[in-house]
Amino acid sequence: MSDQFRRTMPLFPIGIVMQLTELSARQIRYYEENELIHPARTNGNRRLFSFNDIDRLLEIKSLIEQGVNLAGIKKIFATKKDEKFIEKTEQVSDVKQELSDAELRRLLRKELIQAGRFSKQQNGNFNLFY
DNA sequence: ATTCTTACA
DNA sequence: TGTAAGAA
Repeated sequence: MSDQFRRTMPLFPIGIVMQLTELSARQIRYYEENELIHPARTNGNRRLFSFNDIDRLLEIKSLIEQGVNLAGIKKIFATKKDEKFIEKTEQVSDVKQELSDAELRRLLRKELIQAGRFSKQQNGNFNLFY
């Protein structure tokens, strides 16, 4: 479990993250306010982002560009979390079927996102395509 | 030099 | 979301 560590380790200050993601400090801080990311803090109260945070921000950026608002992104991350839980549950319970419902829905959603077929509304409603 | 928080023509 | 101000 060493790769998990390097991925979770707080490393980069916001300036680096800005260049890596091409997001403004304002946006990055705003997303944190809305609990889409939870960067660590230094003793001097400065934010330190991990590789996971970077990836997360890139996903957020992508979704924002596709017209999804913060509420919608929250829901997407929430369901993604549920799916991970389901995957683990299935692994432990040794239920290795051909294709679980959760996985099927995950793949379907991914394809829909790529196809850019989101209903770009203001309420972040993406459930219609589930 | 960088980043943080708060506030708003 | 951008930007300015004052502090750290």
